[in-house]
Amino acid sequence: MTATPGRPRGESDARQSLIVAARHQFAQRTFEAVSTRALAAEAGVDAALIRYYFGSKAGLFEQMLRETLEPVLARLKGKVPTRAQDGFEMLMRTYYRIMAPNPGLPRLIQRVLHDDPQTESYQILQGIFEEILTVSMGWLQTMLIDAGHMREDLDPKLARLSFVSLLVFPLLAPPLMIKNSGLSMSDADIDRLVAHNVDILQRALLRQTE
Amino acid sequence: MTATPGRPRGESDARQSLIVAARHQFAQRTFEAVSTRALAAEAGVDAALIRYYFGSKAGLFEQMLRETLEPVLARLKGKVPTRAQDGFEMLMRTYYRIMAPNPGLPRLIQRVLHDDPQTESYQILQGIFEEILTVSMGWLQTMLIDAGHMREDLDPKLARLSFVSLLVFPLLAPPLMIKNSGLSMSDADIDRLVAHNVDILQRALLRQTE
DNA sequence: TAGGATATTCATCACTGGATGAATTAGCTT
DNA sequence: AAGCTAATTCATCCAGTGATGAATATCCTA
Repeated sequence: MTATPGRPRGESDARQSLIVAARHQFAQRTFEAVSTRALAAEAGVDAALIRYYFGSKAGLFEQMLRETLEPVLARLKGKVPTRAQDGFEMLMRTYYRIMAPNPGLPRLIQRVLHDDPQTESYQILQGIFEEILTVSMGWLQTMLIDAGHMREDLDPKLARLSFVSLLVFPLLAPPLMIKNSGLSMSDADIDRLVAHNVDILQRALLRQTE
Repeated sequence: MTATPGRPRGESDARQSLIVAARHQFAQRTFEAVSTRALAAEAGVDAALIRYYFGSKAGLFEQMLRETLEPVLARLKGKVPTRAQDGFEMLMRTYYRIMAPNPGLPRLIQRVLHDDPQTESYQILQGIFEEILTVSMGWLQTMLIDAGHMREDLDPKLARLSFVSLLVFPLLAPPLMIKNSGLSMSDADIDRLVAHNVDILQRALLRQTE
């Protein structure tokens, strides 16, 4: 705030503070709705540093996206389930656990991917996102379809869409609607939701073998 | 554009043009991201008319919301299904048919309901939206639960959430993901989606009686 | 036909937002 | 030490934004 100009002593975390503030604010409001001044204020830093470190507001946004999503992708890649039921459950659990630290991330992704594909942020996100999709869908493919556990009369693509719908919608839905479903986002409620979804998916997508 | 000041001859549709432009633009971009000048330009009208007819940009937004949502609610109220399967299908069909004319509406609703509940637009939407929810959920309640067709071991609230997830997510998801599911929004694809969802829900939520 | 009500454009104001160059201070190298 | 580079703040610029009052033209009623 009332810091004097000039380089401060010792190590500084201005750059990281900006990333954190950006992650926080862009998770809740649109790119246009967030001002550089607000970002700088939350980071406790002068707005001109945005230009210094990232070139522009858009640059900060993009860098934040990169640094937020890459760990997500890395964590996803480290998992390989075995049986079909485990697959549903593990994929969902992993997903919710990854999203827990930044609750706005799904909506942020949704917003960016609804934007103009020419945008640089779209392109960045698309790259990472398609990899995430590929990994997740590959999982389902191996476990369910190749292993012959899925009902043959279903369109695999629609089945995947159903999976994703049940998984993601609760994170995208407005709070009003979530409250209406008796859910909070506590660990216990996440467990209930996962169990419910797994149950639904087993009955609806898998061959009933017993 | 280059129209002269003063009242034009004959009937005018300036007000309606503004509503239409607002519906169009607010469906795609945020409230903050849409400028009054852009709205006026699309409507082919001077921006000062926004003040004249609606008091402010927010006023236009709210009025547009009202005039868009009230017919939706009216149409929903006119339907009463009988059997459970018909209920799933009719509710979904009705919903998709209502949304078809304005494809951005679900996301618009999502955005508003994620905003600060103090906002006037939130309050407007909340009123109408809760009524829509009540009607739809009442439907499910009567047809499924009271009639004893639903599995008793399910939490009804989670079951409703599943229903809504399958219904709404495809309309909220980014185009990239929809394409990935092999869907367009053609009538034929809507039919496929509805049939698939009904199948899923029947297997997952209903008692298997035969 | 006179005069008020209605519907429209125009010019402008105050404000906000992003960008930018200059000034300032600290660290590092030789 | 001297001087170059890195990291900050500050003051300001300019474009765009919502709002607003005044001017203008048409419609309607008495």
